[in-house]
Amino acid sequence: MPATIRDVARASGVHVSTVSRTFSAPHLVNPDTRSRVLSTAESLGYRPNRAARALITGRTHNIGLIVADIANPFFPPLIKAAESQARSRDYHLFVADTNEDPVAEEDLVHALAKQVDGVLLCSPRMSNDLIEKLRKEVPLVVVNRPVEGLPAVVMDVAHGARTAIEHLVAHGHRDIALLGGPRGSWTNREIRRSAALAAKAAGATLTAVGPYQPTEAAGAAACDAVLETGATAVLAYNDLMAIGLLEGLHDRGIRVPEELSVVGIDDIMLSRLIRPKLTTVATPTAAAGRAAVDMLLQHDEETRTTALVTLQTQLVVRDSTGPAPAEPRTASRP
Amino acid sequence: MPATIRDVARASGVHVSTVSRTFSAPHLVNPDTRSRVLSTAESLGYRPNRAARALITGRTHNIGLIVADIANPFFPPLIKAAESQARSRDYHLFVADTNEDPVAEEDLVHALAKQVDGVLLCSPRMSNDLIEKLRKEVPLVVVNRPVEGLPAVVMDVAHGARTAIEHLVAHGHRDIALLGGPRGSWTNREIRRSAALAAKAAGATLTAVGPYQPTEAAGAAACDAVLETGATAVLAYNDLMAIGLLEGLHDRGIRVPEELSVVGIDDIMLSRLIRPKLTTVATPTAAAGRAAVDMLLQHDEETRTTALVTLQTQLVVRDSTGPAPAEPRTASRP
DNA sequence: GACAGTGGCGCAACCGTTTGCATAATTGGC
DNA sequence: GCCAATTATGCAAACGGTTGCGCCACTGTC
Repeated sequence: MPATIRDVARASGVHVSTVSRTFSAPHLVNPDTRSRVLSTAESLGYRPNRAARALITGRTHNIGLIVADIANPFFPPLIKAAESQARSRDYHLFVADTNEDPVAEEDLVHALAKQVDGVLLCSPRMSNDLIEKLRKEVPLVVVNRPVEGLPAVVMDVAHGARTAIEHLVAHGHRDIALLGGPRGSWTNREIRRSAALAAKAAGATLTAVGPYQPTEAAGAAACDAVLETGATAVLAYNDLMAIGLLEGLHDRGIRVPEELSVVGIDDIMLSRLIRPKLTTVATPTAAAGRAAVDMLLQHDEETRTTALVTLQTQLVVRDSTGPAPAEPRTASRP
Repeated sequence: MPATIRDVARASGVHVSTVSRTFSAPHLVNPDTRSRVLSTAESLGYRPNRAARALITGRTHNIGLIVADIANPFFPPLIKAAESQARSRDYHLFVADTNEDPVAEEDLVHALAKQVDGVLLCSPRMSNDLIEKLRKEVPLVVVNRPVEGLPAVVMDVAHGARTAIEHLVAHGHRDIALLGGPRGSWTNREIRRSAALAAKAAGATLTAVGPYQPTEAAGAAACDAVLETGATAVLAYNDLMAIGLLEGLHDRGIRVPEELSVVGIDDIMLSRLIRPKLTTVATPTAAAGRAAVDMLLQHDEETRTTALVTLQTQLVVRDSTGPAPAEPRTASRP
């Protein structure tokens, strides 16, 4: 039903190759012919079929972006930034959601492989081995996990976790809990490692609980486990969990930050809206989205550079942290 | 570089058509041959190229979903639901974000047209005329706007707005403000119409302010305009604006709901997390996502049915609404 | 006025699949 | 053991484009 290149050729009395060149290499066709072709194309409502074009050129001008959970407020800013960066280079971005399921992750890479010029894997839950296999099917850029020999962009959460711990220690906290994120998350391991180091260096104890899903519900559910550590402060894997924790604490009548200080990571929009406003480690998500697209496109056009881009994080102090309570809080109260 | 159907054919000593049938019509090929082909395909890492297949079958098994702003928390649940519904029918969902830009909206439909079997247009900002034109390029299903002769799924926000007004009136409010959403939004017109009707029926006055962008920032910015109406209660276009408004009120020291009652629409996750918890009209976004996918796929497979699906909304009363203050609040205070 | 250079265009092969049709091999009925 | 029906496979033409190559005017040069 829609007009094809042949329809346009017939209607304008030229060969299909001329029509093709009119669109993909205009300088090769006589201006008169060109404008004639363009106007008949216009009147027929013709548009080149990108999929057919991709078949022979090998370039789809599409980018895939795979994300564990679109509903996690961490991702939308990253997605938007990637979108606009891609669009500015005449690429389109296809976003897919895996529901935190590693199997769906793999399926999606396969499905996207031939329809895109590359895939951005955001916070992948799959194993490194699998990533190694998949990279043979389609160019990959990984976000939030460094992978040997693959272009990747990560946030310096180690630095963020360290400054968060130091901030707490400076407020007199000596017993700190770490609310752990999902298994398989590189970021989670990184936070844990760095926080432990920083705590040790400062003579504080760090008790980890988890793993949990990186959701608000999981944060609320982890409330008792956190309280049982006897900590006076807690660093959460991300803001969503921190906010869930805040909810749980509120329900139990525990005041923040007077009785317990809470620090999140990510600085999602929500963190400014809840009360108390959340102290958190801001991660440059938009920059990450842009950088990932840039790496993919450059990697794709020139020699395969496999750099690792590390973006800086920054502690944002708000109202959920304060001095350690003079009296240690009595462990758990039902 | 990746294996093609010809590689598999050569390696397993059969014609390409046999390989093709092994994948797309297995019952037509001898079990022995089939397993031989499958195993060589496996060892070569062959996967059918969906784009090439689409070229001849005319079906891509992809669905496009166009959304004004992925970062608006209203959409992610809808997207996730559409995704999983699509996946369960062996389709993939491609999500694109327009940044609230009607021009980008049109571009995206064109770009997606040949790569998908249909497009879900969510809360489109473009004109009905344009939609009429675009529907010739690709099957369309519209969400959150009814379009003559096109399958659409809408929420019954009229009912929601009415119950919200009735709820406020029942609490003694007589002067109600309506915080308007973006120009071009059908939902906005619908809310306005229905709220005005309900207010009139109840003998209350309704003062509209706006239009505004449907964001938290716009809600906060609209704070003074809302206060100037002298209303004791306000119904906002959506939760995001209501939350922004709450922020603004908090900054101005105006207590909610004691001095001013606030009702939102959508029931996004955030609305349960802020304080006071937001009274709001819940819209069945996940159901809308599923319904839209269903309509597209059915519309696509059988005779073109152009139904309009209307989903019910429901008022959720929380803590941001209460009795009208005895003394009318003194209009504005700097 | 012969000739090289060039600009504009057509020809046809190709990208990776699917699919209607033809053909060959197998089966079943009698 | 012959014919019809069935099953399994091959052949080749599509799908909607792109692109290397060759042909045919034209120029401009000497």
